[in-house]
Amino acid sequence: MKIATWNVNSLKVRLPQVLQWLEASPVDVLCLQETKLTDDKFPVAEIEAAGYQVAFAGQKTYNGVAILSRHPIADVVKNNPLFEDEQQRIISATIAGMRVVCAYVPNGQTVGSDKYDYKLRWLDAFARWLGDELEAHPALAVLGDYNIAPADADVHDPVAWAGQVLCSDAERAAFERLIALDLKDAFRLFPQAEKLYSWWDYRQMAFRRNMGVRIDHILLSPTLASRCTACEIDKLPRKWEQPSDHTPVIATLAP
DNA sequence: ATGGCCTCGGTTCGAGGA
Repeated sequence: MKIATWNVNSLKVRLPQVLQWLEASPVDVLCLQETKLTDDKFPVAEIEAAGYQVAFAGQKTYNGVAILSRHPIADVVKNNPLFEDEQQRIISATIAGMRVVCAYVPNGQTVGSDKYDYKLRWLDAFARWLGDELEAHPALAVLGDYNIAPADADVHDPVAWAGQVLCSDAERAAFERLIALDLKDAFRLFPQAEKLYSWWDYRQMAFRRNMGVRIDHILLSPTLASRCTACEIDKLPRKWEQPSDHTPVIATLAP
């Protein structure tokens, strides 16, 4: 069983890449963020033709999340019931005995801004809700764009990024609060090479220079963490024409 | 160098992303 997350930065633009990637990497579950599509425009037929069921929660222009699955999708819930939010950032469902949460955490723009405050309030409610979800679903996987680099090892230039959005103490504390729920960062369950990232700015030839940050994560409950045998970042789609600025993260789970 | 790029909406620029 392979589960993956990918911020596609517009599914309208990136659908060909998503289909191409799934053909080469036929994961069981793929969580997408920043689909940027209203639900009436979601490419259901193309995704079903590729062998995937789909659940989605979208809006115009911004945000939007989806779960693609080769296995039946049940009990779909949109958003966090503990947090009133017009922005479509969370969708969850039960797949193959596992509760899957797909999340697009707010970016926060700059430390101290209104958007940063919204990010911290959003994360506070997210942690409270995930605590409930863990009690209800021992096999819980939380995949998505967290917009947080948990540690300096996840940042190409920790000095330049120190205290900046994605790296600030309050954001890292919010991430640690999720970890304190007993969720495991699947990527850090295994020895990894240094300087592996999931996002690179479109500017400055950042990808070619590997000026990246690791902000896309797969968090696993203890039950799933004990089944996890690998977690990797697939840089390949970032090398394609007209790429998303994020690239997929994949976790492998034993039966 | 308060930059640089990409997407969207909607028009040829501004907002938002990270």
